[in-house]
Amino acid sequence: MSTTSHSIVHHSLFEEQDQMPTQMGSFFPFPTNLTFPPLGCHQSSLKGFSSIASSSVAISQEDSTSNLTETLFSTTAQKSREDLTSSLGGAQFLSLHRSSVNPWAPGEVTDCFSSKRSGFDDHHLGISAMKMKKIKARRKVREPRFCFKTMSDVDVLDDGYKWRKYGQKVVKNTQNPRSYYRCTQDNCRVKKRVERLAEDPRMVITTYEGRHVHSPSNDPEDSQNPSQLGNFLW
DNA sequence: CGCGTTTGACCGGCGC
DNA sequence: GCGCCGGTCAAACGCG
Repeated sequence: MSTTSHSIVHHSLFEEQDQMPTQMGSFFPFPTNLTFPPLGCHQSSLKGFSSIASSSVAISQEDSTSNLTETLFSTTAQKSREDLTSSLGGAQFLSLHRSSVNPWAPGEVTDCFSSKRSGFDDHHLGISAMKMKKIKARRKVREPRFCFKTMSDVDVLDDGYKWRKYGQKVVKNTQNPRSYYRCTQDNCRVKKRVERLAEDPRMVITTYEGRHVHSPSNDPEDSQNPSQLGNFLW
């Protein structure tokens, strides 16, 4: 793993408002030693993050309700969020409450990190609103997603799972290709996308989709003790 | 030989 | 209906 530094801004999406930061520790074990992500990744597996100072994270979960609503929370607005923010080393934190099927449409997670904007928080409010029209129109149910941005020399971070590349695509208005990976484990349908920011090739955006139904391949102890999975997986 | 990557073709959703 | 675009498939290829 490289020793490059990482920079982080958090973007998290929760189904329920009361799941937000005050309860985050219970299912979003951040980040003294950066024990994330909640999706798919083993708590101790993201070896590349040992030196992380910050990162970008976006989470989405499917919602059973049909109405589309969105609530944006500013980290500075509420004490508990301030506490969380400080624990994240000053990283910005944005939570969204949405009631919609398939809140994240293809590409929108990565759109979160477009550096066309100078900052993340207030710009996100406008962009989120603008995107809602598109989101409304998308009905296809998708797996929960988890997205984060890191500054790294390597494209594929070692998250403890074994991935097989099944496609690569150059997406419009970007210079760098997007790579598509699938978990090699049988019956595990977790996928991830990896791409570099066009505006800053040092930044790698990794998007996980789905939940692992097994423990990391390089951690034999966990595979012998499936009861521990609940602590690490969604 | 088995496994992973590459890459062009194909498919389906979406906007016009 | 048509074209664009992102995502996936699968055959060919490379490597250990």
